Amino acid sequence: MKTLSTGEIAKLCDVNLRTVIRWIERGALKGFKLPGRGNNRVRVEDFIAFLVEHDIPIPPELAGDDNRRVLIVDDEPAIARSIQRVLRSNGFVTDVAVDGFQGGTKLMKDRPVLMTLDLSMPGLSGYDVLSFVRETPEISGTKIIIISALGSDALQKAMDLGADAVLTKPFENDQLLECVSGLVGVQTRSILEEE
Amino acid sequence: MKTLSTGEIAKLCDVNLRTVIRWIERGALKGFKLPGRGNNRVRVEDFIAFLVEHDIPIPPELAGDDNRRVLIVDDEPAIARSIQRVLRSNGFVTDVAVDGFQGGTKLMKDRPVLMTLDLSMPGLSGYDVLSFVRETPEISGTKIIIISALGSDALQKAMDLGADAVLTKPFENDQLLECVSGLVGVQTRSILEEE
DNA sequence: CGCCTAAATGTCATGTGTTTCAGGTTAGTA
DNA sequence: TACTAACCTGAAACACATGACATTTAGGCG
Repeated sequence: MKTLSTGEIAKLCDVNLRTVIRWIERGALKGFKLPGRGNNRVRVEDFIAFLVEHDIPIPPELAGDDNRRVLIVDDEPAIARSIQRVLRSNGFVTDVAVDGFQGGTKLMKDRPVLMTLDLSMPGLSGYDVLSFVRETPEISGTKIIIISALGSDALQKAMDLGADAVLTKPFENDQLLECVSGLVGVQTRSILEEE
Repeated sequence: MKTLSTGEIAKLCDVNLRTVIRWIERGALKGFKLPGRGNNRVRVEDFIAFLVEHDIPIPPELAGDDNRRVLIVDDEPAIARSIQRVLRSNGFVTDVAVDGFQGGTKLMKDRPVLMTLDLSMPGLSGYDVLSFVRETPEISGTKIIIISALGSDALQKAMDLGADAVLTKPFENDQLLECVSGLVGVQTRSILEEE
């Protein structure tokens, strides 16, 4: 969803729908009308500009426009650093979580667009994480790249559970980069599906 | 409702609307103005910070179940259910996380006042979790009860790292309840005496 | 204790933006 | 086609911002 309806903006600003329409009519908020009934639409970009202009805090659902945040979940520092180096040098903003607890916390806090996940971390089943993320609305849209040295059966299972891609260890930097860019390039997350 | 108007705050604080506006103008209370007439809005979060800063009691309608929410982090279903039963029947709102990832996610999402943490979960060091939580601002205030069957050395280390209390397995329901109530500072109330 | 001062809060009137309400239309879906 | 949820519109009721001014409060001082 690239645009917002009046109803959505009303909820986001905690204001009446009628008021939003008046803002648009008055020109305070840039929008356009669809044919048919004349329903209003506002581009997310214009809405954010509007919020910034009036010093209104930007709702977290919209703040996720930083399409370059990546969370690396791996207990092996060497691997994590390696991934981090590749991604950072290509313009991504990265953070590393060394255990499941940190992973969950940082995923929920920073809402990265993409997470790399070691399938076999001690005490943490990557499968469980996949399932859990997919059924948790706030983070269900996160792109997940599974990183594993396991065989194709395991990887297939990961894909079935909702992984967006898998990388077998060892992998080339180019493979990783191509994989990540491919996933976040076309990424557009729907905004209000959480309520 | 995510934000409060000046009128609402005026009622909550039992104060004149004019005064609330002046608080905001003066910067004592953080808020922002909507376009149009310039009506003020204050995020609940900021309002609560304001109340806390001035030692003003927080109205129950804002507290919600915030002060009764408890997260139980334990990979053993039997233990988790046992704890959950005791707490729920005493008016607490509980949720269970069976691994570190779930624990981190739910802690960041729900912001419970208290978390019970099994010190020895497979692949997850309770010590690491303690340190991490204490140095993560959003959740550093969470009360943490360590649950463990280990000896006093381990428990002392947990306390040193920021645990608010420790419970040695096996423990009595009363011990748990007393511990939780003591930390949360809310009188435990039977679920039957709701109004 | 009473007086005084300054800051904070309350009161009032007014104009304007916002919400509510009711009615009708459209988009989305089965 | 039928149905539901979301949307637009107008009018009336309502809430809010604002300035000016009255009142209260806390603290200092004789």
